[in-house]
Amino acid sequence: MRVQAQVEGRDRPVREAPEPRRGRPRSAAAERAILDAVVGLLESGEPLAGLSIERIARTAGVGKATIYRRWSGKEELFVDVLRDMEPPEPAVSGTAGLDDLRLLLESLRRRGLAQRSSVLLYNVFAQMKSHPKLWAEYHRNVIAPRRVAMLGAVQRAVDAGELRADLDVGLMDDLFLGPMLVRTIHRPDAPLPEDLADRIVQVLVEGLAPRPAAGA
Amino acid sequence: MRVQAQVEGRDRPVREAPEPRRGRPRSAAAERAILDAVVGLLESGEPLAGLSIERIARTAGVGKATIYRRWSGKEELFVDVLRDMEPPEPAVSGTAGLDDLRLLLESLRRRGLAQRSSVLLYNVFAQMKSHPKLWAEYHRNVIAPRRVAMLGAVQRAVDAGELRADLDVGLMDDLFLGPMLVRTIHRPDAPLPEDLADRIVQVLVEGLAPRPAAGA
Amino acid sequence: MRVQAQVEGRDRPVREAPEPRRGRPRSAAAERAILDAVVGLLESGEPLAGLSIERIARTAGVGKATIYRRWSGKEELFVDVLRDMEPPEPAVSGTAGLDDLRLLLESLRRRGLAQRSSVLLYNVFAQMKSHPKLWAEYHRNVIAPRRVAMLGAVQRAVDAGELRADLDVGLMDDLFLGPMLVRTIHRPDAPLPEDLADRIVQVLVEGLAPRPAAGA
Amino acid sequence: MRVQAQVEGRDRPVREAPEPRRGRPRSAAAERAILDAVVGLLESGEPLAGLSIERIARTAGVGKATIYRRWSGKEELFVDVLRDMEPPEPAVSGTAGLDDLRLLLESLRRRGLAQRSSVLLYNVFAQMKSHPKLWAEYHRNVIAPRRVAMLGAVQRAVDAGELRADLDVGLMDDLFLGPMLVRTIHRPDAPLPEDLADRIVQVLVEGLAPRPAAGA
DNA sequence: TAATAATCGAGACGGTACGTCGCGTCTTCTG
DNA sequence: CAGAAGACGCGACGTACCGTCTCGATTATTA
Repeated sequence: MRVQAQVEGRDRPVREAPEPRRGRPRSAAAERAILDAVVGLLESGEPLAGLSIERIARTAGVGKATIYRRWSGKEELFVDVLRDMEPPEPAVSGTAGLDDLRLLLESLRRRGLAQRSSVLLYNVFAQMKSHPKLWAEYHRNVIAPRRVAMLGAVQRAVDAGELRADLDVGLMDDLFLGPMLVRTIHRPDAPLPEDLADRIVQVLVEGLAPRPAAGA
Repeated sequence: MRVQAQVEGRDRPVREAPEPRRGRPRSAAAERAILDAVVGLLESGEPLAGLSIERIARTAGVGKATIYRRWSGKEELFVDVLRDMEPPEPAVSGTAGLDDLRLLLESLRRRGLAQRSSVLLYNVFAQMKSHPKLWAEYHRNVIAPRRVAMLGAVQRAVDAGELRADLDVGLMDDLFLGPMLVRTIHRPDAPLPEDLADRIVQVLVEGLAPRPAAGA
Repeated sequence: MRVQAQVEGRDRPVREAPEPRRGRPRSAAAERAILDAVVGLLESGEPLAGLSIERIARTAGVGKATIYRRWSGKEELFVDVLRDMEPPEPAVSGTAGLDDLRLLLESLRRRGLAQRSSVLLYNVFAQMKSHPKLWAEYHRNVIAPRRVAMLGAVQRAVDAGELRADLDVGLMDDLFLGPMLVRTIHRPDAPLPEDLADRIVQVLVEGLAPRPAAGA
Repeated sequence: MRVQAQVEGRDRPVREAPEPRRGRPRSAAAERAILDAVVGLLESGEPLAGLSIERIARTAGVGKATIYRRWSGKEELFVDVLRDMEPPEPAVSGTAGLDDLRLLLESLRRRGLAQRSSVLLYNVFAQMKSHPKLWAEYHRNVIAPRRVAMLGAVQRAVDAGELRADLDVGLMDDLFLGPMLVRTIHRPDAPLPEDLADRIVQVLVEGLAPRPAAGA
C-alpha cells in the first residue's frame, strides 16, 4: 500500500480523480496483519533471514498472493517494516552550532540504547548490509538525512567560530559521529553513559594534546 | 587454516596426546578446491546470496558431504573464506606511541580500500553481523586483537606524554578509530585519501577549537 | 482410482459433508503423467529397484512434491500403479457351482499370463510382500475378495451336489487355487495351457486314485 | 570366504598346493561378526530392505571394505546369510510313494510353522522375489531340489499303482504342494493342523466328487 | 630377523537419492 | 475484482548410503 501510494502518487498531478480501481478494494486489515506478523516474528527472536514469505503469510492468516500483490519480494516488504519502526526524526534544532551537535549525538546515543533493548532493531540493522536494496533504502531514509543534519550543525558551528575553519567539515563530522558508531558496531557491549555526547564534543574541541600546564 | 592447525599441531605445548586421527585423512586438495570455487564464483560476479552449497560443490568438483564435513553451513564456510583474505597482521611496531597509531590507522585504511575492491570481503562482512556466532568468531579473531593493539598504542602515547593523561583511553581509542569506521560502514563511497591516517591523528591532537592566532 | 474417489465421491452414502477441498485442486494431468512415467520406465526395461522418485518426477515433468503430495513413498505409488493394472473383476457369475469355479480359475490363469508378460506386475507383486501395510492393502483389495468369490462358488457346488459335503470348504478351495499359485510363485516358467482350469477341476473331482477299470 | 572357496575350488584339480595366499589371512572372526550382525538386525525386526552395508559394518564393528572383500554386494551377502538358516534337508525317504509325499508335505508344514515364528525367515522370503539373483539362488538351492524330491515321490507312487498313470505328474505335484503354498503366501494366518499333510493326500486321492452312497 | 604383502578398523572421497521447505506463479471457490 | 487456500515446477537443503580409496597398524609368509 505504501509502495502503491508512492507509485500512484507520482503521475497524479494534484488531486483529481482518485482512480477508483474497479473491483474489490485491497483490505487494509490484511496489510496490517502482514506487517504485524513480520514484527511479531522478529520480536519473538526469529532471525530476519529465517523469515519466509510462506511463514509470514501463515502467521498473518493471509494468502501468499496477498503479499505478492503488495510487495515484489521479501526485501521490499522489509523496507516498509523498517520504515514503520525508525524513530520519527533524529532532532531538529536550527541555529546554535555545538549545542545542535550535542543534541544530535544524544539522539544517536538514545537510539543505540533502544537498539540494544530491541531484538528487532538490532537484527534488522545487522541483516541489512547483506541486502543491497534494503540497505540503500535505509541509507536514503535514515543515514543520509542524519548526515545532512550533522554536517549542517558542524557548518553552523564553524560559521559561529566554535570550530576551526581550516578543516574539512566532512572529516570533522566523522570525528563527532565516530565514537557512537564504534560502540554500536564494534563494541555493542560498551557503555553509553549519559554524558557521552557532551564528553565527545568537549574532548574533540579541546584536542588530545597534553595541556600546557593548564591553569599556568 | 583449519588444515594447517591439524597438520602442524600448533599451540599444543610439547607432548600432549598426539591424537592420531584415524581413518583416511581429509584431502587438502578438496579443501582448496572448495575455497577456490567460492572465491571464483564471487569474483565472477555472483551475488553472495546466490551461492548454494550445491553449486559450490558442483563448481569445486566435490561432494556436498565433503563441504559439510568441514563446515556446518554456508556461513561458517564464508568465515573461513574471509579469514583467508584478511590482511595477515594489522601492523606490529612496539614502542613509539603516536607513530604506531598512525601505522594502525593506515593499515585500516588500506584494508578499507581492499574491501571496496572486493565484492567478497564486503558482502561477507555484511553478512556476518546477522549470524551471532560467526560475528562473535570474527570479533574474537579480528576486531578484538586490533582493538588491543590500538589501546596499547594509545596507552604508550599517554605514557610518552604525547597524549593527555586525564582522559579515558577507551574514548580516545574510539575517536581515533571512528572516522575509518564511519567511512567503511556508513559512507562506503567516501574517499580514503593517502594522508587520512596522519590527518586524523593530527586533528585529534590539535583539537577542533579555533586556533588563537597561532604563535600568539 | 484415488482421483476417481475424490472426484466422483463413490461409496459416500448420499449427502454427508461434501467437504469442499479448498484451494487449487490436484491436477489430474500430473497424476496421469506420474503413473504413465512409472509404467513407461518399467516397460523400457528399468528394474523396479532402479526407479527413484527423483527420476520418476523428472520423467513425468513434475516436481517431487507433487508425487509426495499423493503418495507417501515409492511403495504406495507402486501399489496404485499395480491397482491400475489389475484385471477389473475376476469374474461374476452367480449360481452355477463348478462352472463358476472354472471361470474363476480361468481368470487367474489369464492374470498369470498377463503377469508374466509384464515386468511390472511381477516385480510389484514381489516387492509387496516385504511391506506389511502395502501387502495388507493388496490382500484386502485383491486377494480376499477373490477368495470370498471362490469360497462362494465351492459352497454352491457343494449345495448343488457337485462336490462332497463332508469336507472342509476351505481346504477344497486351497486345492482348487493351489496349482495356479504354485505356477505363479514357485514355477514362473511352467506353462499355463488353455485347458488348465478345466483339467484342475476335473482331476480334483475325479481324484487321483487309479480308476477301477473305468466302466466296471 | 564361501564365495572365495567356490571360485578357487574350480581351477584346483584335485587337492594339490593349498596356495598359501600370502599376506595376512582373512579373519574368520570378522566373517562371523558380519553374518551375525545381519541375522541380529533382521531378528530385531529390521526389514531386509532397511539393511545398509554401512549399518551392517557398524553393527559388526567391521570396516566396509572387509565386507566388500568377501561379497560383491548386499545380495550376495544375503544369499550366504540365507543359506545359513535354511533347514538342512527337507526329508529323504527313498522307496515308498504316498508315504514319502506325506513326509515331504509334513516337512513343509513344519517349515511353515517355523517361518511364522521367525521374523527373519518370513522377511527374507518375502523380500526375495524382488531381488532376482537372490531369488534365483534360493530357487536353485531350495525350491528346485524340493520339487525334484516331490516329483520323484509322485512318480514312485504312480509306479506303485497308488496314483493314476494317465495324468501329468507335474500337475499332480502342483496339487499336492498347492494347499501348503496357499496357506503360506496368501493366507499366512490360516491354521496348519497336525493332520494337514495326511488330509491333503487323502482328499486328493479320493477326489472331490460326492461318494456314490459310500458303503453301499 | 627383516622384508613383503594382504588384512584390519576407520573414515574421507565423488556421487545419487532421500523427503522437506521455500520460491513465485497458477487455479479453484467465496465474498 | 480481492480474499484464503493450496497445488504447481523448480531448486536447495542437510542426511544417508553407495562402492572406492587412502591411512596407520596388524599378522602372516618368504627370504
